[in-house]
Amino acid sequence: MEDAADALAGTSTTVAGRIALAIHEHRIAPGAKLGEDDLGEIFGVSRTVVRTALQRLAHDRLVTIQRNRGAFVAQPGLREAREVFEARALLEPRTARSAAQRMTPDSIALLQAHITAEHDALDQGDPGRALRLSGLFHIEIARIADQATIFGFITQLVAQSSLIIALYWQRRTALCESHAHHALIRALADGDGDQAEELMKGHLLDLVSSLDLRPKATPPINLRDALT
Amino acid sequence: MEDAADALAGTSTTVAGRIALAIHEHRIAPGAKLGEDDLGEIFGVSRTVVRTALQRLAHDRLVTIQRNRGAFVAQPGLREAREVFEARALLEPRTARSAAQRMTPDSIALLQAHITAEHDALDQGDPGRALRLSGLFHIEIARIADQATIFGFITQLVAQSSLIIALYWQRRTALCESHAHHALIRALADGDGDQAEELMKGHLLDLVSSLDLRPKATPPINLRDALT
DNA sequence: GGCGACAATATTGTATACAATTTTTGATTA
DNA sequence: TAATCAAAAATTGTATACAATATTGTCGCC
Repeated sequence: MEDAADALAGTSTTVAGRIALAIHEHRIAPGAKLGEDDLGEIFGVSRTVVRTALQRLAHDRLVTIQRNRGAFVAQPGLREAREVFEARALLEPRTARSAAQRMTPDSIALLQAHITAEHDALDQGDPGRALRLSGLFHIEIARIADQATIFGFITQLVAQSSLIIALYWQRRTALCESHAHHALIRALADGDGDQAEELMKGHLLDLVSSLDLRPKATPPINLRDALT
Repeated sequence: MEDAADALAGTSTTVAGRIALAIHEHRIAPGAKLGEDDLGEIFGVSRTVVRTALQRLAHDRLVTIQRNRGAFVAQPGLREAREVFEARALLEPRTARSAAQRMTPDSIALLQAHITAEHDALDQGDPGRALRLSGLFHIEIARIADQATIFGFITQLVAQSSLIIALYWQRRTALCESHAHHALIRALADGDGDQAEELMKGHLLDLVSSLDLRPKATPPINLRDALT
């Protein structure tokens, strides 16, 4: 439906989708320069289409464009990080409730397949892929809820979360234990909207608490920001 | 801060902003073709910058781009119309509550100035401008709440609402009676978050009920869409 | 050796040219 | 007259060329 979601799904073949995929799987670090000529050469297209892709990604807050300086992988600050999860806390629990009322056997199977794929990725030692699939799980719930507008917002927020996790995850804690996702599936499959909403709310709180969002917790990546 | 908000404020001098302004003030009808050459000539720039602008507007759902066919002013359907207002109902009441806790004398003056300007526009027989300012009122509240992420979402939703109103407003009812906005200002100025949240919720319900969102209520505007 | 100005380089912003696709038009025929 | 098909026109998609701006390197001077 939307290319931003396709990027997280890994099914997008567009330039924007392929860049986004690399960002989501943490193969490009926040702050990295995204030169137009470089990308054009890598993908075998002209700067025109690269620019279009970068502008799309900038609108999704995955990329920052500075006039006459170029595009960089975004580095969400602490404030933005908190805001993203506050927005998720506002949107996703209610969306999970809606989804619970719209579950079909296919939907259940789809969500379970996602968890399985996430496990497989972890077993194969590909944490980047596992992380991406974990975000995709949230997006699929939003898709099931069948509200395109909110689905778009959640897609963007999950994508931003990927960057935030790259920057602020304290590796001491387990990220997105699949336990929470399993419990969510159960509530959704039962059509128990109340519990789904509650579980999602708790799950998002767990997610935030697995991050280190204390002031000045992150090493300065951008020299200018750090030294001026 | 964001260009989408600047467009509603009428302070944007970019191509995207000027097109958006015309859409918001209903000077371009939903479904209208936005040819790249035409726009380029009007604004005295090349197609390159026009394309950039159109892509930005497409991302904000103000414009629809069809591959190899061009850009058109969006025509949100009934479903999208409902979804936009459901999303607003989810985001704006909570945002009004946050704003109530952050009001300053300047903020109050700003909101009151908006209401005054809206009245003036109506007196001067410029309903398009009045409608735009009425939407801007909601955006200013979101700005006061000081959450950039949600602010961006609300900005987009208010902009889409402008199109929805153009398509589905049943002119029998008064739109956005300033009474509701006055009451909101009072609650916000008092720092009464509970009441601000409740007033905003009710205000949005009034807005929806002033629209005619019954199935097949709208005549087909685009012949091609209707007959193929 | 450090600092500042200026030149060289590299990169982005914009315009234009060409290719691909769609839409229109009009001639031809049943 | 209506339908069909092909050629022409118009429009968008992409690539390239040029202009503007920022960055980097170098030289001279203190």
